[in-house]
Amino acid sequence: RLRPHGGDRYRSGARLERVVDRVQPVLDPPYAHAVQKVFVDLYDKGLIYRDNRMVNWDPGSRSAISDLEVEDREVTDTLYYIDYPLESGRGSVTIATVRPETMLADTALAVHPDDDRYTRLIGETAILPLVGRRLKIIADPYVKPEFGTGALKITPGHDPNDFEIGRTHGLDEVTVIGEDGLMTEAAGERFAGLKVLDARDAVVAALEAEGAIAGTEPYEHDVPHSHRSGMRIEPLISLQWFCDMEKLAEPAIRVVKEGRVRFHPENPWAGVYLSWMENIRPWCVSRQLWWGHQIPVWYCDECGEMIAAEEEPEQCPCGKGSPRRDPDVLDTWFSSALWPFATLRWPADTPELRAFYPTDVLVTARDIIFLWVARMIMMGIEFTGEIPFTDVPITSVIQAPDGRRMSKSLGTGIDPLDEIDEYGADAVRFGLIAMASTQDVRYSEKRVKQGQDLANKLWNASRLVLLKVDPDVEPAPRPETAEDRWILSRLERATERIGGRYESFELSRAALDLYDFFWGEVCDWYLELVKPRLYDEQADRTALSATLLHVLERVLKLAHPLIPFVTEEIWSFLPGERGLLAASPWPKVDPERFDEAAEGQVGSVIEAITALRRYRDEVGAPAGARIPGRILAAGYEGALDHVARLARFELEPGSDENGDVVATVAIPRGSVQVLRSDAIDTGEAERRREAEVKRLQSEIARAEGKLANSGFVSKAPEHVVEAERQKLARLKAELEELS
RNA sequence: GGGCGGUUAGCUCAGUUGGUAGAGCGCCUGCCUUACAAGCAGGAGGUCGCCCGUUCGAGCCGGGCACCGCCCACCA
Repeated sequence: RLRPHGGDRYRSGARLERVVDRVQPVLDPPYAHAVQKVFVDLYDKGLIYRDNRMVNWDPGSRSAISDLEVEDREVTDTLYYIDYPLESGRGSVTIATVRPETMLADTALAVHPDDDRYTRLIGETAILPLVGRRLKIIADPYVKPEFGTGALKITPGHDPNDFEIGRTHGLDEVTVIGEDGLMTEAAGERFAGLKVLDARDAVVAALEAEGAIAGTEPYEHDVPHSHRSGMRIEPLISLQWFCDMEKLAEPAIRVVKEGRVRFHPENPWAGVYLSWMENIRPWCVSRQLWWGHQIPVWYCDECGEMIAAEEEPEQCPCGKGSPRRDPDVLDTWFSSALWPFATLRWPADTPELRAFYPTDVLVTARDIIFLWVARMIMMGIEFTGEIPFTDVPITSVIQAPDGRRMSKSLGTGIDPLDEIDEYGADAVRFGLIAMASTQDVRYSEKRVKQGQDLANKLWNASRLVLLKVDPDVEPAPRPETAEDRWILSRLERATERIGGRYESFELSRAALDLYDFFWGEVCDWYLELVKPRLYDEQADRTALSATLLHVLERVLKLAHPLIPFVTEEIWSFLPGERGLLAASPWPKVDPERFDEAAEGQVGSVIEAITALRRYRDEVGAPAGARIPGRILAAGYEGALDHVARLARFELEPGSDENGDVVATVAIPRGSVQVLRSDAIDTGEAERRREAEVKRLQSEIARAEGKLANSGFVSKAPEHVVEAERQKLARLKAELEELS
């Protein structure tokens, strides 16, 4: 029913000046070339190196993964207390561990240097049960005396902390668990080949047989798991490729501190980014997967040389071997980090690159700030010398309606296409934008419904305007009356406010501000106020038509980013040749149209109508009945018909003491006397009057109390005190009218 | 263990410099009023998590507490 401008493919409502598709960089040779160039350059700069280090080994994917791909899960393990006899034969040291199978790789015991219970043992040797290895007892401040027994077994091959301690103290690194998740030969023939958990049982059984288990207790703690496979991470020493991040991070920290790259909202995201960057650690970039950009490094079996090159070397410089390529691939985020420029065919100096790099805005969610955003900034600066983008709006995360994460496995996901089928693309877009604020929010189908209602309202309001307006008139602000000046003033204020919201990436505020202005001011008041003129076939409606079209045109522009399809469709019905709304310029605020007088005047009219309507309802007046009354207030000279028509009163100006006044309704700068008529239930009217008197009395008391407070009068700003005084005077006048 | 965010109307959420709380939905009442019943008019409903403090005045500022959530971190 609605034409998707730009073809089927752009149903999202995105308007793209130019489209560059880069779907799968692994399959895109120029992109792959960029990845290899970056790797080799970083290698040549000494920022990428190969090392035997402790990595997060994911037994599920059988690959190393980065720190960022690890998530902690709470697990209940058994904490085993194991006795390690001293070589001297004078007793034993008891340690606590949740992973007894790794004891086979122990190469030391450690205690805190200041722990009085153990200081005499430092430098002594203990004997590793089952294995018989001699373990030196070392002192290291890492050990927490209060945990367990205060003595720690050191397993540099299978624990990240122990690895660091081992490197510090120059300990042997024994590996008893292989990359296949099975115990290695080094574990001894009793255990070799067993799965880790089976090995644990076997080790515990063997220790029990030796009487070396001093006790057990259940122990709850967080254990790292693979984000990808969900399996428990096996920390292993492994030969991997690492990227040293500190040098890359330095300028990337600076550009955010200097405000050249801005996060929105700045709090807390700039801080989150900076604190991660300032504590950045080496990035393990190699993966033992078959899918990905293969690492551009070759090894020569003959001379042992390692060659990093963008092209495969025919022959090793040593002249003997034909080099063999490293089978590992790169972390997918390594290639993603190059996205802003590699998609544009960098390192070639293409027109695309010159035109679109750097770009302006990268919209994303917070979970990807480190994985992607930070790395794009670092790589962008390093390889192009420029920041890749200037603004990074961080969207809120939309949760399932019940507050859980949206996820496929939980079945809590919502398919936007289903929602679009039900409510329309504009509605889903508006709803998502309106519900997303600065914090995480639950998906609200009601907001989408609200978007649908708004799109519908836009359509209907446009219909009113377009069917009644003189079609030969050019849209232009041509005010004839107070309400014209009022809406034109309000229109400029809305333009300023909503434009500012877009500018500062407060899209949900933009959406709600637009909703309020269009529905609450344009539809509820302006269109209602101009109807008599609009329907008057005799009158010259040229100026009114111009103004109405101007208002409509502006509203469509303000709404277009939120509601692209319906606004574009309506736009096409506006008179004249005007091209696409999407391509039309954003409106400039015209401060000349600000009109305080008109805003005050029409504001009073609105208040008066609302007060009279409330009165009608409270006294149970039939909806169709016109109530006679007299208006005793200044400033309604040109608006009497408006008030009368929209409040359904029969109003005459001035005070006539003849006539039966049954009530007085306060309106700005005066009141309306309601005259006796069949429409009014006098009993209801009396009850209403009494309630109003009571309300006024309590408000007067409050205002008087405030003004009697010498602290308030002497210390509050003058205009606040003055406002309070005027309010009190007004309330007293209203009470006077009622009594 | 550090850091951050949340706690406001039955529900989902706003609330920009401190000046007696707002929206949408839901609910109640009345309306098919000539753009729109996917609508119009009106209404009810809140000790702004708790306690202290600063201030003439606190949902907004400071301190503490309680729950909920997130991030970072090498605690067996």
